[in-house]
Amino acid sequence: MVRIDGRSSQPIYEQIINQMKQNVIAGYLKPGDMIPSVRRLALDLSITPGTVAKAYQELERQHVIETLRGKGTFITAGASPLLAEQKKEEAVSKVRDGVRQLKELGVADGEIRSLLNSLI
Amino acid sequence: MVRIDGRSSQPIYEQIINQMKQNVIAGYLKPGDMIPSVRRLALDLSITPGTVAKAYQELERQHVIETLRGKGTFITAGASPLLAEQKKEEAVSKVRDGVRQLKELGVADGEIRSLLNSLI
Amino acid sequence: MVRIDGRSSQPIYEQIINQMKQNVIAGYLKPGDMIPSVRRLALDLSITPGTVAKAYQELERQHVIETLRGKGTFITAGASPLLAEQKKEEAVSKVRDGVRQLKELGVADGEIRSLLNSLI
Amino acid sequence: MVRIDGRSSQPIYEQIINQMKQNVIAGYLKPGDMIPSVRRLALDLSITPGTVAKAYQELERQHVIETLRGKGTFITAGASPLLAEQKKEEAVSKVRDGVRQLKELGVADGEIRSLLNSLI
DNA sequence: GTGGTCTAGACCACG
DNA sequence: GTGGTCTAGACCACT
Repeated sequence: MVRIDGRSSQPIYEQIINQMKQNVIAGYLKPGDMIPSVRRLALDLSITPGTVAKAYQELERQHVIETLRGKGTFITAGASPLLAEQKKEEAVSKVRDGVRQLKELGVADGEIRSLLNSLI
Repeated sequence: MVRIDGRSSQPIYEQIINQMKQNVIAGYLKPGDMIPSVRRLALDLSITPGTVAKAYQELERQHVIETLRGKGTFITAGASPLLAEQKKEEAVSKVRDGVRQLKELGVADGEIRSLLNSLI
Repeated sequence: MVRIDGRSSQPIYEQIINQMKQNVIAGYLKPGDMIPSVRRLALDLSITPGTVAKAYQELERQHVIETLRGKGTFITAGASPLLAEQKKEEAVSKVRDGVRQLKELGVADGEIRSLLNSLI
Repeated sequence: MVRIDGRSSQPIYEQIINQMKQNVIAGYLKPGDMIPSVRRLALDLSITPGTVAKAYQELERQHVIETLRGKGTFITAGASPLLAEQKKEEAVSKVRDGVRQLKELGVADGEIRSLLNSLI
């Protein structure tokens, strides 16, 4: 469900955050589902519980998960549409940004147009 | 010619690298032009010379500038087309990446198409 | 009679304590009334008996309820006025505290006065 | 500037957060001021740097401080009015809450009124 | 020097 | 069992 790339420069806790979100968006995790406990995931990934805890706390701050004391940690009700919307915003900015850069570089509109058409 | 944002999470030396490249692509700096000495630029930006030196080393490694001992540091002959090509590649990947993400999120082709059309 | 919010950061046993007291103050529970057994309430709330027991122990320690072995658990004779007085003290401190903070923040007496008047 | 109460049940990092904010509100810390480094404050308070770091990260997330990489950590420009407004909101809710509780307890309006008047 | 990240433990309250 | 907090170190990139 979560896989860590130890060679990545991206902090482990960020990798966990992103992959958890991805799992929700992809539908592998649904609202109400329980996710592995801090200790369990730490064991699975061979990392320390503190790192997992940091990821979980950030996910909770972003209302993606919620913890029920003593019971475990769960995907929140609104997580799925929330994340999908965020990811879409991200992707749109990326495209917008790329096109803006191409224009700044003086690439002809015709070339940009054919690039875009080839991608749809 | 170069402006630093101390609040940005992007390292200062990277900001220098990118802005130098941008200056070349935009034509503000042409092959053969001399750029400020490490100490001069450090003074202008109120940062330590080490940070500027790190940026210059990386630019030299990428064959964007070259140092002639005792004379100064200069934009290399081939810098301009080289950088333009690199930046274009970057921008194209960005667009490609964004579109790929939108598709993965299940955004309808029609919506993607109208987004792209609105950007050209 | 008692409703638990599993999402609250307030421990469940504290929620039980407060709601029991509230029920007494509001008159829903009167001195001499029997309250549900530990097991019964635990079943109703879908929580473990230990949590209910912890709440009952604390309520007993505060002389709000008393257990008659073999008969059940009951609201004590003096519970009602005792709790009303405690809650009133709490509320008064809250107001006093808030006003003190507003003064410390330099809020004008006039503004404080109009705030208070709007609340009566 | 910051004093820790080891006997308090409030987490140390929260104590640091609150006292830093208080220092800003009180004017002991002004926008642009540098605050002690993570290691320095940890030494002063005889706690571990991790605990200080956690407090600083939360303060940064709340836009009270900002870090300039390699240089240190500073009070942000807008911190002072931001915090004053937050604290005022807090105090007002406290008063409102207390008054609401008094009414729920059936305290006579006249008594509430004289309490409030005694506080102004 | 600075903060950011991580490890490998520990103790606590809660359920 | 759960997560929250803390300790006492370490390494890293950046300045």
